[in-house]
Amino acid sequence: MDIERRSGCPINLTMEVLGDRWSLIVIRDIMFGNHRHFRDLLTHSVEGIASNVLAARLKRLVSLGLLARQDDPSHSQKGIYSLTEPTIQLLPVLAMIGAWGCRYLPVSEELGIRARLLEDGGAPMWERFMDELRLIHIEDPVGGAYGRHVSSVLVDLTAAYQQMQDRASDA
Amino acid sequence: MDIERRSGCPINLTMEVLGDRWSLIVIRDIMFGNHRHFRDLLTHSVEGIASNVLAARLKRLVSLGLLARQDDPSHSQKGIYSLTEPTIQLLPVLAMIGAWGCRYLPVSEELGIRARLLEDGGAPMWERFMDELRLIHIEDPVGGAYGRHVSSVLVDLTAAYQQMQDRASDA
DNA sequence: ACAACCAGTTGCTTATTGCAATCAGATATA
DNA sequence: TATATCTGATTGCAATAAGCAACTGGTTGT
Repeated sequence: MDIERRSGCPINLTMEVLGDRWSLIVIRDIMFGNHRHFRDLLTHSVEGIASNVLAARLKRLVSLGLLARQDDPSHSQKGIYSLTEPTIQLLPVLAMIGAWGCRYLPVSEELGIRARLLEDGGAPMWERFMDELRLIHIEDPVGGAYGRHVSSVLVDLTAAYQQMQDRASDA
Repeated sequence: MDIERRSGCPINLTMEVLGDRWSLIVIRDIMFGNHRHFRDLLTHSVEGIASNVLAARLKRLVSLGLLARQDDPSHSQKGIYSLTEPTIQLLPVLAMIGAWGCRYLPVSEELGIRARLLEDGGAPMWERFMDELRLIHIEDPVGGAYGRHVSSVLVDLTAAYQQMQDRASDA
């Protein structure tokens, strides 16, 4: 799969690769939700992605080298989708996008908490998280998919998210 | 104009607002090229935006508060499009997107130089540029559109861009 | 008066998205 | 062994968005 290459401008090329409604959402769910299987991504999608769109995005992102797919040893049909170095390096961009969205868009409390924590953590937290992502996605993608490693940042973010969600369902 | 609001996630909302092939391109041309009129944006577009798409994007971005439009006193039909505080605050995001694109996508020399300068300048340069953008777009949009103020960052970026372009046309 | 310029609009074709239903193979359960 | 469920998708169809070229109604400078 090739990109269109309307121009060689870095912003344009990035938008050609990621400038649609779903690609970054998929990357976000893999990165922050550790959703590593097709079904996982499909059924836990907050935004409700359709299966054909998800299939198309995964195929495209893999062919661009932004995701990697390996067979799941526990099931001959299952594939495990993992981040690659380029997508891991996207973390600071996602953190800044999240921070910007929190400031200027009608973000909900539960879903904004992770972005705020990530913003407060700053570059040191990002570096730590990126190292943990390398372990979970590149060094041991299978173990990473099945939670056999602990990412302290992911644990913190997920705990805060759960806490906000619980509080919201109480009310 | 309203956004869809599939979810309250900051990344999702940002993609709903800016996640298409043209919105960020238009903002980039206004920010870095100081293209402030419809015709300016249309004819100097490196990627070749169509007039109807440009019109739709400008209308949408204005209605979302991401751009402002004021009448040009020199011509009763002309409008001047200006950045607003939210779009000025997008600069760090654009800088990081540009840096990421330079590392992982087939960026051309001429068009990548601005992103590299902006990355090297870091947060201090971004703050300086954002202050200059506030003058050119918010405090005095008309004067800013007609180059009656000098943005040192914009001058540096444009000079480097021109130099690369000249070098490329020599070869 | 007239040519050039202004910001868009219109009509048309093609490409992309979204939705619901469906598919075949693999696995777990009775 | 039969069957139900789970797997990652695919198909067909309708709606939306993008891309292209021609055009509109008005303004400005000569």
